[in-house]
Amino acid sequence: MKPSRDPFPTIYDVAQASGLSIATISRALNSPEKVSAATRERVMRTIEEIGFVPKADARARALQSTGRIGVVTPFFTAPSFVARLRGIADAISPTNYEMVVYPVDSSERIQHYVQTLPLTRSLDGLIIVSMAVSDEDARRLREYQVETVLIEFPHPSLNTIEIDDFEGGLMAGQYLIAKGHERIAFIGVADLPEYAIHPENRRLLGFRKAMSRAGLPLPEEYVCNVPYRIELNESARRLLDLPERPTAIFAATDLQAMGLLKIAREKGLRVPEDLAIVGFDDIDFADYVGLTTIRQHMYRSGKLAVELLLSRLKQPDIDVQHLKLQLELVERSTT
Amino acid sequence: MKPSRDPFPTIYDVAQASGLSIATISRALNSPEKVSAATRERVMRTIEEIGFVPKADARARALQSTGRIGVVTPFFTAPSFVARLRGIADAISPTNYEMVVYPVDSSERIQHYVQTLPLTRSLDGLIIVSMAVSDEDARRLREYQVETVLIEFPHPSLNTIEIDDFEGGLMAGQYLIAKGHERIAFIGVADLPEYAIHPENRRLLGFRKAMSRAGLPLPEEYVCNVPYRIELNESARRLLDLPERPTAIFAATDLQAMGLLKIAREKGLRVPEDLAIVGFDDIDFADYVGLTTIRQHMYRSGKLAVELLLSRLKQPDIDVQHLKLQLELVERSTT
DNA sequence: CTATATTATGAAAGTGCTTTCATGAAAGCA
DNA sequence: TGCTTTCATGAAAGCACTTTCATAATATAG
Repeated sequence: MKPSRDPFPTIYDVAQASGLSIATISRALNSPEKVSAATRERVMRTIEEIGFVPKADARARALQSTGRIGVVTPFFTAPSFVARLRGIADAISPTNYEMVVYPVDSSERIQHYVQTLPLTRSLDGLIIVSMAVSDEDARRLREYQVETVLIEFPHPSLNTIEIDDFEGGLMAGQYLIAKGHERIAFIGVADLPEYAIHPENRRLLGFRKAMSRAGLPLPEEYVCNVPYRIELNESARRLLDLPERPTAIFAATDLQAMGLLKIAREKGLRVPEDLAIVGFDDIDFADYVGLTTIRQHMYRSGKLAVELLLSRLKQPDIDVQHLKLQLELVERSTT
Repeated sequence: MKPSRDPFPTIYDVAQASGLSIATISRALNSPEKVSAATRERVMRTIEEIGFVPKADARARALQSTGRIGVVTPFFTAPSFVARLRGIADAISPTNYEMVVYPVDSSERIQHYVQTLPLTRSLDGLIIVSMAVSDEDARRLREYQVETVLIEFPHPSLNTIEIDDFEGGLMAGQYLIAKGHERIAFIGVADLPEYAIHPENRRLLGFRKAMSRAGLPLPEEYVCNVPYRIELNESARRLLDLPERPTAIFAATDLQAMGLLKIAREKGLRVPEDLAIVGFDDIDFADYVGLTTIRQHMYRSGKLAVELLLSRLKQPDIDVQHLKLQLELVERSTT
């Protein structure tokens, strides 16, 4: 293979000019840690001197892959998404894949992504976070061989990482009941956008189960939905003003639990003496405010998703996997 | 070379299925006049039958049709980074650019990114968040003509979005002084990784300036560095145990201010009566805990970076810009 | 009908890059 | 000081196509 007199130098030219082999040039560019610092420096200098620019198509050809992993995620307003994204990024980072983020802010958008991303074949893998995927979408993804991992949404024909929300609700309920509470209320999420999934419903179901098992009533006024942010609305306040005020509340998310905590304190209620609170998620700040909560391992779920994806990319023939992440009750000072 | 069982056939598959050679397939596709009408017809039919799409084309098309904006960021442990990233994503999302995230977790990595991203990854633009960029790096970026925007780090020859940390420190100091405090301490960051920048130093400088202007002393034991997380270390505790305890503390970040708040409460100090606290950043939870702080518009900085980038991509000839984001004192209940 | 010019086609040699494997050198260890 | 490990490097085998070059097939002319 001869270096060319072309206006576009190749790695062969770089190799010759630097007195190294093409392999070393390639490595210096793609996995610098495999090359000594001195050589790396030498390579970069030569590259600059002769004005070499690697050709993307040749690279893709040799690589047989685009080297890209897409992450479709409802846009990260929630603190919990962030931890997950961090897990994803941390896992992708040491590989040579790049992480392409596709934020979703409407249901058309997710539709659009699922339909077009596989077609262009510009991705090796796709991680879909907390979004519903229809059978049709799943079929398409499979047909076009885009390795896919779903986080927090189940689908039989795709790899999934699931959270057992029902179980989580059950745990929270049982825990509060074991603590002796009999009047326990539930706070769900009122304002999730249409494209989001609704894990809080299953959390409520689990909680209901715990209550009925214990023979405790769960009157309708004990179940209320509030917006998903720290500042809760009137209905949360109303809950605390009921003639028969609950002695404990299970909030479907930590953010709401924290809002509740604030309201309770404003009203002069002592936590946990007058009111016990259990959240869900275990976001970073839960520890700070001492919130008892059901921990779902956000970071780990993201990391796991990537690992699952990578393993499937290496061995496409292994079966789809459905991982279920263990939940964990973290007891702090609000109960 | 064997034809594959892939649902994405190669020309080898087409060749085999049609009983022709790969060369002919290639010609039929690229220079049809060199092939007889009959063969051409035959080729086209089999192509249709087995659903062949040339891979290289698909890749090249995919890479060209959408622009790519790279985001190099120290990996988002801090809540503040997240808001910025959100701003970036929100601004990219409506355009037809893709957002490619390159997390940095070591100084070699940032070096490598700055050196190779511009040439290897065919990026249209690059946003570098909170990372130092050397003159050498800057020169390289310019030479490779990758439009670049630096957030939180100044460089004369690149677009930048800066925060006036000095001014912020000054504001915090002046505010506390105006409140009548005379013994004011400062908490900086002890454990930033080597690859990170150090805005807290300039915040301290500004703060120092405010103190000296007011003729107030800032004894050495009033300046201490603690790890960048909520759980502060001993030196923060020691600060509150000093015989001449400060009546106010300016923390270089909200996270540390919150940690301090917790310690102060544990020690039975009333905030703000016994100890006033001012933070820096205005992270989401600052409002929740009622922290007085210097707000830097994280979200906006991210959004602005993208807008700046896009405008430069449209008109590459306009001058580099250096935007300075206004800081804002948000008064809440810790002062 | 031969001899010759024209095509249409396939074998095989590129294309510019990545990666595996083997090797020589340097480093660590007894 | 000799022996094992580790590390940096190069040779060479792909990758999915394109192109060159030689050849078989056909057409054209004499």
